[in-house]
Amino acid sequence: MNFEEIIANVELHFLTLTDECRRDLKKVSKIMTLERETLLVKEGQLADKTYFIAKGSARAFYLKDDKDITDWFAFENNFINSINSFFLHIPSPHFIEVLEPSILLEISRENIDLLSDRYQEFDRLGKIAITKTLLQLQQRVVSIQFETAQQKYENILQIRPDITQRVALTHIASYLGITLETLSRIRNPKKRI
Amino acid sequence: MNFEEIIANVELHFLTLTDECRRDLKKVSKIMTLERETLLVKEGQLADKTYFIAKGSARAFYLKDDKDITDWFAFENNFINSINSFFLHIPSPHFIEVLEPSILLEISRENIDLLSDRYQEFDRLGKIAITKTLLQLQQRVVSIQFETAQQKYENILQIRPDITQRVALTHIASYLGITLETLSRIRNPKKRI
DNA sequence: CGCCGAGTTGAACTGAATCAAGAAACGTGG
DNA sequence: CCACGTTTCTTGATTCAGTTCAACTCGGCG
Repeated sequence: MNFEEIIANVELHFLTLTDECRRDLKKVSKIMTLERETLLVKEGQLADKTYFIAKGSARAFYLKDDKDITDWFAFENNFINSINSFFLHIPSPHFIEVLEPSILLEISRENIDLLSDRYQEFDRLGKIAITKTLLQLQQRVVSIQFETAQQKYENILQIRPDITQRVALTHIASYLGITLETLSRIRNPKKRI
Repeated sequence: MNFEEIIANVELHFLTLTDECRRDLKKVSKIMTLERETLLVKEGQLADKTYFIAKGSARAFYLKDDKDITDWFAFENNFINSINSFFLHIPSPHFIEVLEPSILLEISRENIDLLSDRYQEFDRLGKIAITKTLLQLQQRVVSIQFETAQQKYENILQIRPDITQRVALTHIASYLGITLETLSRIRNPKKRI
């Protein structure tokens, strides 16, 4: 997968860029091909990069009392970064891990800022990405707060039917805010007598 | 409170505008002085306005099985709108209600879009507002998911110590995703024998 | 093979919900 | 300024969804 193909996907899912902007973007971004379980960001680092997932998937997670809690999944044609670190310029509370063999496009905040100043369209692209994430998070709050474990699971299946094939159940459980055991019971409902 | 004072607060909490942009903003925005319990948005409406709260407070809520669930609070120097309706151009699932006697600045999406096209700074202002909201929502997900009712309450008190003086406990409870009864017990811990 | 991590199953426990009264605070009109 | 009704909040008893802890199964891989 080359730069042009990847950018075509960015433009398809966000917005079209001018040739000039696209050319500058190419200069400052880097294609990465990664194994599963590669860590893109470690807790404590300044995570001033954003990644576009051209192929594969990744998750952001943190350790709470030594338990691994998944906070966010990202799949192909979406961006992922460590939002607190990226936007607030603080050490990352999150790890970011690639979940499958993946192809990513990496861009630094510095270059994002430069491109956003130079090209209003690029600034817009960022705004759209943030807005989409905001709306997803909003949905998630409602889901976490007022749905049963079962409904939350059905919900994520609806949004991403292939998730159970692509992501370990442990991660799905912690993302949903339920235990692995509960998730397992939901998936294998005991026969009532 | 006049337009200039309100805009000074917007600029203080978000970013400084050029005189030209400020002048155009004045032309298209409207100051509203409202009683408590005024509805700014009703469920089902196209809510294509955004409000800056110069003074007072408001909440977004929805009805789930006839129960009133508060989804978001906004206080002075913040924006509020019905995010789903505003960004996706769909009928609002939310109501928005003013909680205290308030002074608001109202701007339509149409004008926001016009100003965002004309002034990169104004576009940025929007991006900053969205980003701040995103980070707050992110915090909220963590809080809802892994804190006890007690911790959630202490949490909100830390962020907004005066909330219990300004907002009905019922609304705080539903915002935290707990029942009014549980909130009451947390606030009045029974003496252990 | 035999081990190891991932997932499953079982039983006991618990934090918060629900249901049901009651008390306080609030406001409005006599 | 008091009486009454309404809304808001408190308290108690019971129930339940989901957690916890512990043991077991299964599939892959060295």
